Amino acid sequence: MQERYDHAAVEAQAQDYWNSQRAFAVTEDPSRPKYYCLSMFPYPSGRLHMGHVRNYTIGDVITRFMRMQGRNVLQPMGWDAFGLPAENAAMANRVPPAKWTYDNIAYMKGQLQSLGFALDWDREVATCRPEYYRWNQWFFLRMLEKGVAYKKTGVVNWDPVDQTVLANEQVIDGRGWRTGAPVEKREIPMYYLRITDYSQELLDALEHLPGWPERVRTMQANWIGRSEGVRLGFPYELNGKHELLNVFTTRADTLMGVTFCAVAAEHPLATHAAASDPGLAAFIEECKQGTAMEAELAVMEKKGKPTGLFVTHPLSGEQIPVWVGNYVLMTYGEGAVMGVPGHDERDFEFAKKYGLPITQVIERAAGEAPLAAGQQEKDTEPFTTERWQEWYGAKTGVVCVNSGKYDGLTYPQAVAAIAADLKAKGYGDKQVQWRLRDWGISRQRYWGCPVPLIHCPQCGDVPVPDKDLPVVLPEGLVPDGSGNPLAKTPSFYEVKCPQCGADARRETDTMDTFVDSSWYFLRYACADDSAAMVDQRVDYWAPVDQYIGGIEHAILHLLYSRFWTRVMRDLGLVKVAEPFENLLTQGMVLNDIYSRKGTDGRVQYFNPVDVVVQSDAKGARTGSVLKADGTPVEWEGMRTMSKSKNNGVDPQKLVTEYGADSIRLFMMFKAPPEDTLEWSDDGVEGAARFMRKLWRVVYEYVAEGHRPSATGQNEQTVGEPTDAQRAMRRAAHQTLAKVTDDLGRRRVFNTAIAAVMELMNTLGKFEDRSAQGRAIVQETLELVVQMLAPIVPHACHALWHELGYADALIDRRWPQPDPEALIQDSIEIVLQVNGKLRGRVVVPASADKSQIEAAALADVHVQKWIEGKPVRKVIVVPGKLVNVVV
RNA sequence: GCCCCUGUGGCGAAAUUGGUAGACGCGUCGCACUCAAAAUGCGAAAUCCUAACGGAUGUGUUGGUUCGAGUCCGACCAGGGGCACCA
Repeated sequence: MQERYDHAAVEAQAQDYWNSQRAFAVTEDPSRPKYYCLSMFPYPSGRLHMGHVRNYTIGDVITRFMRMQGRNVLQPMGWDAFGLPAENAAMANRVPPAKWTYDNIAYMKGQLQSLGFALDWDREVATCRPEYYRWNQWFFLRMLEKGVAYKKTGVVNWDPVDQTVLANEQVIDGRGWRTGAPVEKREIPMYYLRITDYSQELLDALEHLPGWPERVRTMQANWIGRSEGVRLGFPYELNGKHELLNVFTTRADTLMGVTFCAVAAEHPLATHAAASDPGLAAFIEECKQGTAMEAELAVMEKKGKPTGLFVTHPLSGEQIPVWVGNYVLMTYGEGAVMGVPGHDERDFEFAKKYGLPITQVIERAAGEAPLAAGQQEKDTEPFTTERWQEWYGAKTGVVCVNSGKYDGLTYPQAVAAIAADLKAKGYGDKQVQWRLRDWGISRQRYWGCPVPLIHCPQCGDVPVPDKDLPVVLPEGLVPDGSGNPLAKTPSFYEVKCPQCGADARRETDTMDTFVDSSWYFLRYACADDSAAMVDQRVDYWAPVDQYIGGIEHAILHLLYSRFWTRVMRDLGLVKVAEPFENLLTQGMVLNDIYSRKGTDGRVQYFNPVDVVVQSDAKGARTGSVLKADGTPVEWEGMRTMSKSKNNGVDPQKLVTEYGADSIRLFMMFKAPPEDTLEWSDDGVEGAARFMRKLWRVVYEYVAEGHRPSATGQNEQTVGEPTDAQRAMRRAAHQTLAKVTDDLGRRRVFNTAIAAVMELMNTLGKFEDRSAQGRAIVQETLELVVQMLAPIVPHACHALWHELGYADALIDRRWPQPDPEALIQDSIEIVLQVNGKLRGRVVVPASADKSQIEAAALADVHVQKWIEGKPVRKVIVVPGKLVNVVV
């Protein structure tokens, strides 16, 4: 055995072995239980970043652990290869997005291989390949036939100078990123998928996903946003015709408090009024400025203008003024809202600003506790649902007032009565409303999957016949930032109508890249099938048993995938509805940011590897200076790694310097998988130190000659073990039990590694060199190497051989703790007096409650603290502690 | 603005079901080995008071439930993720 741990040689040798054995290529084997472990596929941006390394290390640990559990494990990899960054790179470098993308894929694939991930590369997919995206197109046409896909207009960000649709990301402070021109909202025709048809099912099924984090399920449920309310119309007359201004409200009980209605700028009523009111027309134009981003709309100043039109209150008959409000969105609900400033925060603000009347129609019910002194002051604020709950704890604590016949009714009573009256008059009824909107998939961009439609002047929108699929995206174009290159490429868009043969124009929009990622996990099962989107192999592998990816995908990607899988189910393509059985959302990777403001006022960022941190006698950070010249730089805290902050870490450099195993160990040890991970070079150094120590301990043991395993059947030196020997074996098997639980059930890896480190420390103090003692060292080292195998597979592969085994560690079954070794005959009990720790006592493991209590009360420390005082109560938690209350 | 999450020594964290707060590691300090350095090994350390024994305090702030709260409940503060065309 080599004395020195040579990570480069060890890793090359292990990887060569796995490759030569094709160890991670899997086939469908109905006789064995399958396990599908999937990490979110990367966007091929150039090189792997640390977030990728973390993501794929977690997946690899689970993959290797489940393999040792005897499962037939599939861990595939692919490329989410369409998207905006390729177009940006193309513009910057004057190369087609395709070349850039394929080059990146080649480089990043090499990086993944150097990290030793147990991937089945035979199943690799890249979404920009026609073999893949033809099935996007094929399936889109099926959805069109079924009515799941349809056409309507949608709002986009429009750059008036470049005459281009902008992604939200390309809008900086309300202006186009390249032109600086103020962005406008514009309505254009687009294709949508009816995800809202699945709202109820997508919501209900969240209840049956115990393998998903609670917070992700909550976020999805809120996103789908089911609310029960009332849809009602305010009647009005226009050009002699009777119309209804429809609104939806969850607060029908406040209907008698309506003092105005507000409509979106694009609402027909607004358009009508603007025709005769230039001031209003100008305001409506102003509303069209700005972006379509919700976050920005939510924080902008609420503005409005009266239309001069009135509608009739459906119950009171009062005349209600109609306003145009910039906070009312045409795309939400009805594009109109009723204003109840007495009981809604936003309406209150609006009414205050424009001097509209504020009417209170909800009051504390008789018999409810009066408000506390501090709360009375808030009476000047609107009496919102949140306030009810804050003040009274429940909606039923308040009743209607100033509401005529509805006075005295509670919330549910009032809603029921008002809904019934509206229904009788034909003005409305109860209705379930969803926050979820249909999924617009049209993108006016080049580097994506072409939408397979042909626009014919005679026949309208004609689907591309299946036999003509795929509609191949030309790969040689270079975008210039103004509009979609496809729309400037006649060889692409000039086609004959498949129905009538006339000259027609091919659709030049491409699909949202979320389409690509909504079913790639199913394609891995049958990536080589050129005849069908999926085949029966999917039934073996689906659903994914463990999905791992960033928390930032908690809503959109995961919801779209759940929807898409259901549509495939409804078309008979798959048998499952839920694509991902278990979900692990990994936290982000952060690094220090160092900067300095130059004399010209520009901020310069320095990579943390070029900075030395200064500290005081306790190790607390006091400052930081540049390695190069010793000049001070400012520490700005920690953020996600990014080019702009110059705080990225290159995985390749680290693999060369420390080896893949040390990087993997550090990543898994530093933080639990769901938390953010703070990068530290010292931490990597520490991981490398542990690897060297592990190697050295095995080396020193092996150098003294082999001994058979104590767990082996042909044990020759069985005698009565010493206390130290029993303690060592117990530590080893306790650690095994904990690590098995951490890796399997809890999916936390940092504590598993800590437990193995602790075991190594214990082993270091076990100096028994007898035959029996050496057998226990052998057994412990075997367990350590097996427990670490999923995390640092290369080194463990080598050490397993050094411990005397000819077989490969990856084919080994996970060891079982020996129940005999776990037996303990005495335990330590913690003694408390009035909840404060005052002592400890060791009792036999067999001691019952009264014996423990007696031992506790007899303890000298306990005696000291209770002396003279009567013992009121003694709480005994068997195996743990005794609390004496005096 | 709305939805979700997080907050524990100098630092990353541990405490799994309400039961010993700080395991494990990084950094720091001390010692050993060395001509020296690196590497390695051993040891110390939450804070305050004390020579020591020991005691008090302590898990963002604040109030509560409990024999007992990092863990449960209320309010607040700070940081992060998402908000539908970044992926």
